[in-house]
Parts: sequence; C-alpha cells; structure tokens
Amino acid sequence: MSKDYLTPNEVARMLMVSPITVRQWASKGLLDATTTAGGHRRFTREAVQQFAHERGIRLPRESDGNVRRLLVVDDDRQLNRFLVELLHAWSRRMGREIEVDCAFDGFEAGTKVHTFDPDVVLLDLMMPGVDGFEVCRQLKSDSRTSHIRVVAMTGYYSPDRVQKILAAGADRFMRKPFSNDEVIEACGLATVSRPQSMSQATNSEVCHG
Amino acid sequence: MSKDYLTPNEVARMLMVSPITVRQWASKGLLDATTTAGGHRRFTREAVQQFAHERGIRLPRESDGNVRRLLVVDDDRQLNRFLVELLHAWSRRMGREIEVDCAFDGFEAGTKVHTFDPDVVLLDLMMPGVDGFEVCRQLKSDSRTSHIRVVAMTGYYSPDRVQKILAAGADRFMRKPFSNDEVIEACGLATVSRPQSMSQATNSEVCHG
DNA sequence: CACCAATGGGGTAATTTGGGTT
DNA sequence: ATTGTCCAAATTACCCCATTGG
Repeated sequence: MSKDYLTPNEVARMLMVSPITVRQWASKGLLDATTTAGGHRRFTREAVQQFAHERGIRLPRESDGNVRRLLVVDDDRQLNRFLVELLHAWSRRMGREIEVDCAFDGFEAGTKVHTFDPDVVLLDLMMPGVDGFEVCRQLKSDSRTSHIRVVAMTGYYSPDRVQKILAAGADRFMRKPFSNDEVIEACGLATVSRPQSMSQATNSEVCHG
Repeated sequence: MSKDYLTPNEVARMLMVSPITVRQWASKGLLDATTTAGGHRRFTREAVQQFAHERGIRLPRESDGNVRRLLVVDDDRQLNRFLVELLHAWSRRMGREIEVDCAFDGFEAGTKVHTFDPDVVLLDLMMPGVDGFEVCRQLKSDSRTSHIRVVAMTGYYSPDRVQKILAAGADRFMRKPFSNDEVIEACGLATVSRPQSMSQATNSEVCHG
C-alpha cells in the first residue's frame, strides 16, 4: 500500500534531481502526473517507480525485499518490549534470522533509522510530542528512507484518520488491540518465500491497546 | 535543507580531484553511482565515504577541528530561521564557509544528526515532546555522535537546571534571550584561526526568548 | 475571511554533465 | 593516473506570481 500523492519536491528527492527537473519531465509527458485545480502537479508512487524502472534508475537503498531488520518505535516500554519479544519468538519459531531494535522517543527513532537501517518501522502514532504523520511523511520523502515499510499503530480509530495515515505514507495500519498474526502480516513477514500455511503455528493472543 | 545525494562536482570537491576524474572512477565502477533519467550521475555520501576509506583518503571535513556544519534544532520556526540567518550572515561577513541546516522536531533532529553530520547542534530544550536532556545523553553516549558540540538553549533558568544540562552532556548553555555574539561564541566559531579583532562587525542585537 | 510560510508553475538564462578525444 | 577542451544535452538558477495548507 502506498501514499496516494507525491509532491514535486518529494519526487525530486526520490529521483535525486531538483524540483525544476521534475517539472520539465512532467511537462514533457515523460513522467505521468495529474494536476490540482490550481495547476500544481501531483504524482503517484507507482508512476515514479515505473519511470525509474523504465530508465534503469536504481533508487538509493533498494533492498531485496526480504525483511531483516525491524525497528519498534513506542514510548510505552511494556508494549514496545512485547512487540520485540513477539518478533523474536516468531523468528525462532520460523527459523528466519531477523534483528529487532527499539526506540522510545522521536529523536532515538530518527537516529536509529540511520544507524540500525531497518526494513520495517513499527510506529506508534500516539506518542506524546511525536507527530506520527510527520514522521511518516519525512521517512517517505527522503530517498534514503523511503523504502522502509512503515506500520502505523494506534488505538484511536476513525476512517478519516486511517485516510490521513495512509496519505502520510504509512504502508500498513494496525488498530489496537491487534493479534500476533496481524503484526507479522503487517510487517511483511508472513508472505515472503513461504507459501505454505502456518496458521496453527502462530497463536492469536491479543495485546492491550 | 540538506540534499540526500551528491553531484559529480560536489564529489570532485570532496575528493579534491577534477569532475572528469570522478567521471572515470564512476564509469569504471570504482565509485558507486546511480544515474538520473537524463544520464547524469548521482552519488550517495556513503558511497563516497566508502570509496575514500578504501583508499585511505582523508576527507577534508574530518581533517581539522574547525566548525563547518551546524544544525539548529528548534520547533519555533521563527527563532529557528533567525538562528540560521544569523549564522549565514556571520559566515558571509567573516568569509568562513559553513553549512547550516535546521530541524523542527525530535525525529528530524535524529535523522539529520546522521544525514547532515553536523559539528555543532544548537538544541532548544523547551520543545514540546522532546526531552532535551535525553537528547544530550543519547548524543554523547554514541561514539558516532559524541564528538558533536551541543549548545543547549532555554528560557527557563535555574542553577539546578544548568547543572542538569551540563551533566547530560551539553557543551554550552545559552539562556534566552541571547545576543548574536553569544551564539557565535557558544558554537565555537569565535576563537578559531581568526586572531583579528572584528568587534565592530558583530552587532549586539538581542533576539526574543 | 485574512494571514502566512512553504511550495509550485512558466519562462529564460546560466551552469553542469557525459562522451569522445587529447 | 589525472586533466583539458569541445559540443550537445541535461540539469539547475533566477524571477515573479499563484497555489497550497494550516
């Protein structure tokens, strides 16, 4: 799942070019774009990826698609620890080698995004003083981190909110409380090189919200 | 704002060679590069650093203790901008080449500590949801960032508080409001390889707190 | 509605880049 | 091994004003 719109600035960073160049490409029809009522261009993630793929452009930090490192961002130390252990337990059970790290505040999250280089970030949206939407947006608009799968977690739910979260760039949305299976699936761990069904192997305990 | 890619010219300056040479290295695959849609090469900082490291080349920025890059961390956009412009104006006046970048929240600060690689961080301690003491501690306890000079800024003052800030690892403390000279001094810009007196060149306006 | 900073568009001019070759 | 020069093409800077989004 992707965010529905990218601005010229965001596209420019992704393609390692100035916004002006993006404008030229768009006006020449090389890069598919729609326009707002006021004439500003908006791009889809798919269009950009297709554009890049057609020209053999390798977007920075492109991984092989397999999840190896996950970063849990949550100020609630208990829930944070729970998620870390859930993931560790799963990896032991499935024989998949993954690394899990955690961050308890926005600054730590920001540093670990670069020092730990995660494939997935599990992001609590309800952290005091941390605007989860803004974090999503920043992650997705920097070509060094835009490949990271963002799993947004929150207890507060409304269709509007989900819309906003996905628009900010989150790849998945999890409403608390969630089951273990949901976490695994949202992290993209369930469907990788493992077509066999393992439903009985993963339990369905529910964690608090 | 800092870019997340480098052009051939920029790499050439970093490695102290001509752009043509960079081109050769890239076309021979010695220096990792991607291309834009139009065929121009783009490089990541990491690639250049790796290239330099493999050949024992010391990048100019790490060669001396002079302040070159400063990161302003403050959610108050006006004060943030004021500081950035103050530093820019000073650099123009003194003919010192420095780069200044800014962050408006904890997460952005965390990422830019690594992507911008600053020599100095000016840190507002009163940001909502960001524990400045904790940020100091984290910066100073990681060997990758412990060399960064931390200038803590706050309007609330008490001896106790100063004690806490310095204990957390801050190198300097600035109480708002502060004068331009104070900022320059706190950033370690005043005393470097410039024995000439410029006292009349630096004004003493006071910015708000 | 007015306000404001940030962003985007169109156009033209200036700069940078890749490639072949020296 | 590195750099200079030439050219066409790609990219960017700059100006001025409109749009966006809070």
